[in-house]
Amino acid sequence: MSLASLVRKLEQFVRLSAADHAILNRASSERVRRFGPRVDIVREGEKPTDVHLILSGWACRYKQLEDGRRQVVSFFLPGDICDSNVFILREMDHSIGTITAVSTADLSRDFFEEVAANHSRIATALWWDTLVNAAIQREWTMNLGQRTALERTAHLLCEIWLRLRLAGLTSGNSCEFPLTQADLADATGLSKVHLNRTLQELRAAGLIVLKGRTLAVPDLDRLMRAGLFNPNYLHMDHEGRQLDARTVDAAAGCG
Amino acid sequence: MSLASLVRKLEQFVRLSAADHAILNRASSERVRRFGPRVDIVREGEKPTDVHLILSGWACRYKQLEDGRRQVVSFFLPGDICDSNVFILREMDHSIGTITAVSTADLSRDFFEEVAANHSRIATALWWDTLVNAAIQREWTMNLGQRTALERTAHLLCEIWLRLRLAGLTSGNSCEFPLTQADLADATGLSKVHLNRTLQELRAAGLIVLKGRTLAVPDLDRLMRAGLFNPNYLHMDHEGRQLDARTVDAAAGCG
DNA sequence: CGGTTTCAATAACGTATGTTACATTGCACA
DNA sequence: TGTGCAATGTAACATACGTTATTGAAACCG
Repeated sequence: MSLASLVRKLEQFVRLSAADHAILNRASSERVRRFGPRVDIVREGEKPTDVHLILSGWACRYKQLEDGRRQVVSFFLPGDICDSNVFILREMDHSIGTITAVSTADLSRDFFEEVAANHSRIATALWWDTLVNAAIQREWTMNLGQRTALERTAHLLCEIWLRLRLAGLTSGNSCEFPLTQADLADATGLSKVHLNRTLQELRAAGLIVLKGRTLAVPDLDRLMRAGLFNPNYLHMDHEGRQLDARTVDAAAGCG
Repeated sequence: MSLASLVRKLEQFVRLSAADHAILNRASSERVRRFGPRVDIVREGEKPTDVHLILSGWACRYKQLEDGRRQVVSFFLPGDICDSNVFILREMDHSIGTITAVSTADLSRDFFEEVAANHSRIATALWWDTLVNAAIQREWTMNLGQRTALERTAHLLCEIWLRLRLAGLTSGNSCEFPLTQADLADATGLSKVHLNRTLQELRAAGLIVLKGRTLAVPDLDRLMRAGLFNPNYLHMDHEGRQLDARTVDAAAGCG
């Protein structure tokens, strides 16, 4: 339960002043809430009031059809902000549910107004975050529309891996991985059975080691090739600084 | 080639002052460009400089894999803004191509700064537009991941229909429709052959009349049911005002 | 601890959608 | 007023993925 992942992410993009740090600290320590695993934080149809910042744990955004078909449309990792300025909208068009136990800080409309008025660097960084999230959603569209089951699954694992690494949540080539096969199936648009087959295939090819709640990626480049993964859409590079794997690791390690 | 569709869209959400109208007018009359049909406006990998406002014509955002597989990830209709503040990013993660002849106005960084500083109502309306576009992208993810070919195609047609209607580009139950079956196939993630089969099925069910470059929707409610279409994600209602079909028509008609 | 639930694995079988190939229509333009 | 190319339509066949069902192994828990 900490602000570290968010600050690290934003500072990757802009340098923040002492005043910037102060307001982020204040915002993320007021109105903290804790949730158990597998519960809804927000339900489709509700009036959005606050923006949720994930301090710890994993969550997901999902939509459901009346007959029960369910699609996970994004994952939230520590440091992720659910939707800057959602409170503009009259009602939610999707639900947000936890995967693990989660703690959040509710960011108020006032916080965003204060940021817009007096913290332009945070405002810029939040725009960058918004644009990256939009790019991720587009990439998911691509993933579901064009990639085969194997490519699709490999691609999703690459994305999660890189986002975790940036948040400082990987160690060496492994990480905690609380998603069940049902979660992965709902995110990739595959049936549970076929997702299982696909994981077996990835394992047999030595591309992943997934057991218990731990994922290891022995050779990220190979997994990326299997998933036709091009990291450009994550926009982890900026201001003319091109990040390779080493610098991303360094960024993830600092703080 | 006009600003009308954008103004109508934004005024659906906020009331704009004379000064607001003035800056929109200025922004959309400077730096106008025209493109032929089937050309790229922006290519993946390029440095984004300006934000494109579509004044007239249809365009799309697409991504491509090395082996040629192509996914259309969104359509742009008149009044659409490609990506508020994209110039924050170092390089584009997708391309934008025209469908028909298109005219655009390039919106500069200065425009957005001016809006943020002195036109808070436009700023709010642009945030709303950004949130709606994000919601549309999520719905496409749902569409590709969970819906069958028939549902998926019907859903896409409903979305385009409602967006066109809001932009004032439908008349009665028909509209111009320049998308080819190849475009629709790339957007729905179906093969051209299967998309064709699916259109035949929609025609046979009397759900659409699609011939030449014209689409008619004899019974929108039935098409919506066929596509399991719930319009909530378009957030066409707001500020406590719940829009039904009639009020949307009225909004589309005014101006 | 023993019972219950969740998650993962595997098999047999079914089908929605993809692929290849070719015919037809329609429209731009010479 | 043909002629050519893009767009649409159709058929035969192939396959990636879905469905249903069953089992075993962990995790949970009263």
